Amino acid sequence: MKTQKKRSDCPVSFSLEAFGDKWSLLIVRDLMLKKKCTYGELAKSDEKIATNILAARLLSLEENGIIQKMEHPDSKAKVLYQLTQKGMDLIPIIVEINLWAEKYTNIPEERKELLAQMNADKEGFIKNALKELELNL
Amino acid sequence: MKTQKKRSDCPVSFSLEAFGDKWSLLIVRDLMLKKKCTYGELAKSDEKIATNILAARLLSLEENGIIQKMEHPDSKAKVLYQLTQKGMDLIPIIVEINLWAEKYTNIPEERKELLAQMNADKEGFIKNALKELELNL
DNA sequence: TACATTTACTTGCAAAAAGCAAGTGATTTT
DNA sequence: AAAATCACTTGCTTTTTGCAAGTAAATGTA
Repeated sequence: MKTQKKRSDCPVSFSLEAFGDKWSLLIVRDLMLKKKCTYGELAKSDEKIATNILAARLLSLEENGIIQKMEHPDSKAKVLYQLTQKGMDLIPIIVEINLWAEKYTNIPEERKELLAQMNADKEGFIKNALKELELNL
Repeated sequence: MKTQKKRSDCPVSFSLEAFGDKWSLLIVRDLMLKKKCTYGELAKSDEKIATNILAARLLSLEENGIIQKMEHPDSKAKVLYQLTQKGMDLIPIIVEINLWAEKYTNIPEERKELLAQMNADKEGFIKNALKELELNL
């Protein structure tokens, strides 16, 4: 558990202290858009996160109340990671990040359908994603 | 100039490679919301960024096409930093980050007015902020 | 019931990045 | 002409990241 000093009262700074590193939002993305929920699944991300870094980020996300660990229904060797309400509230940020990237880089095929939905009805997409995630709480 | 290898084709990953560190979005915030535009002003941020780090982040933001350096109208000892179109397109992300933080931390007085505007009319706020920034291009 | 496998991590060490304090050189002000 | 401002740079220490290997509990397999 590393507690870092608050750098300022700015809300942007507050947010970046919670998820402003190279990995946290990718983990959130996987929990949110890719329906991953175990350590092993998260470790197999395209970006190849090192296992110690994954463990560290999962801990800090948990300490920041963005994710929570639960018993896995299938096996007690597994751990179920899921977004809390606070974590699900990051959906609009993830959506905007996707939309920004869409303007400035090529989107891979497998993400195009999601982008199309975000563009067609941003609010609807967010509400729907939220609803699906809340089913697991 | 540091060129980093692309970690994956994911748009979220692409975005984080451009601004996914502890400082870049704070610099963008200052250029966007606090109307700072010189190295000296940016160096005086609440978060007290070290000058070498500031220089490094400004360079990487420039390399990523998010900001650009211009001649300062007042003096050639000064440099004018400003957001490019690509940088201005980060406004929706900055807005969502502010709104997320508002739910989970106390907002300082001096930011409350901006938050009120974002809440009252998000689209209008974004359009207006964009218009103001474009005046300087 | 033994043995290999899966799962979620931890450990040790090297490399990279961040952070601090001081310095530099070109303007600009006095 | 000297002092101050401005935008950085440099050298060095501390912190974080990343890689490779290891561990312990739970589960699957012969």
